Amino acid sequence: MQAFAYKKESVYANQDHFTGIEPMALSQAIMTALIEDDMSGYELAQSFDSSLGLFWRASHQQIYQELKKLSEQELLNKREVSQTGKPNKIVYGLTLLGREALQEWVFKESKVQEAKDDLLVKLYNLDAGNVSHMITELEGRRESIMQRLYLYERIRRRHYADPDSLPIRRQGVYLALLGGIRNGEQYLGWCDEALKQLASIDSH
Amino acid sequence: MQAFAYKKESVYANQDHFTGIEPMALSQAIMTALIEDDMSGYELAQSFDSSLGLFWRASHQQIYQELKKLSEQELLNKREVSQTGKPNKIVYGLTLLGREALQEWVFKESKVQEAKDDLLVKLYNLDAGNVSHMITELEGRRESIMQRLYLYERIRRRHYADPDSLPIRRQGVYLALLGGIRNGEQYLGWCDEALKQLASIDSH
DNA sequence: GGTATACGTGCAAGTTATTGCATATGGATC
DNA sequence: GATCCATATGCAATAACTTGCACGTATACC
Repeated sequence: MQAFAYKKESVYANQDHFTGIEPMALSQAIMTALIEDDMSGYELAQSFDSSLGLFWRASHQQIYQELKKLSEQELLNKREVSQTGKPNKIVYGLTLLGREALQEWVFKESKVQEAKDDLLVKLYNLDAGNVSHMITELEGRRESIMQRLYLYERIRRRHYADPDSLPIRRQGVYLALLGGIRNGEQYLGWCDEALKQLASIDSH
Repeated sequence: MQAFAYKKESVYANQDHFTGIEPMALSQAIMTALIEDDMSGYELAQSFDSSLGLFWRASHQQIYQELKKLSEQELLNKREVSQTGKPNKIVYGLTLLGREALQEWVFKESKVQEAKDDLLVKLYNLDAGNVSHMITELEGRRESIMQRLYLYERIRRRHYADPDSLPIRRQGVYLALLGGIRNGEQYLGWCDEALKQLASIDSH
């Protein structure tokens, strides 16, 4: 006799009800971004564009909503800061509770990454009529990956030139950055392979 | 005077209102899966596990709901098929309208891929207390990527041993598969780099 | 007879994310 | 002085996705 019987679909179920933090990771990404510096929603949205957001994208509305929720849960505190020449801002910071929750979260199961790339879905629809369009799209993709790689490399050279000498947390950030770089390099390589193949199709 | 003025957030806005197909790609993924064979929801959910779903994951509920929606929009047709020894099933197929919509979609702008990987977010939280846990997680991730690569390679050897001789659409599918393979290989390599680094932190 | 497993479809309720506004200050540009 | 842009926050509606469950049939194993 078994203690538990899961249906086929219940694989993800029943993980954690012992803290306020649920499986989904936007809140953790935001809290993570606040580990070292307090920030306003606007600043967060901006820093997301060049840091954590590279691995977990979020719109400004999402961020504002999440900040509100997190401060209601006492995981963040907020204070209004008057500024001259600019509208006032609301600056959020991690509470002790927030820090603890974040640390706990690290020890929980992560989900496997969910790849969603409509370019790949499009490739399933390849035919003589759209080969040249697919080439154009791939070139565009290649270009934007390139841009991103430049950004990564700039960050790397600037802040992570000598990773081994960094404090531990920074080494973790470096590894994430490295993940982004490797991923970009791989994608670039694949683009080239794919473009080569498509070119040979296109020219019969 | 300008014809259009977008706010900062409106980048994605205003794309297409000339067909029933909206930017989001689950519907297209489903239609794509139905290009060559008609399938029931159940069969689709299964084929997703070993094919397109590798690039665009969806739960069975999502698939059933989407099928319903698509057949209401006349992009799919449905018929009930009686089976002996099994419950009846509802088999869906692309309508002419659906095929056209799908072909149009291929020519529309794709969004850049949105990477979401909480392992990378976790790495931002690296500290002396969780290094060994991160190592465990990375090893687990490595293992599951490995599994996936085995699957990919099996598919590749079985169906795409000689890609150049395949019909065009199949070559597209092959390129998507190759994307998955290259991505897995890269991830594996990064895992090893990261594990090495973490090991050196762990042993001081 | 009981229990598990594969097949098959679907509802209801919830959370998360997107899209399109709304509002307001101040500096720069035309 | 009008419009644009960066700063700053937010609501409301909808779309996408998850979670948990309900309903059924048939086979196989113990």
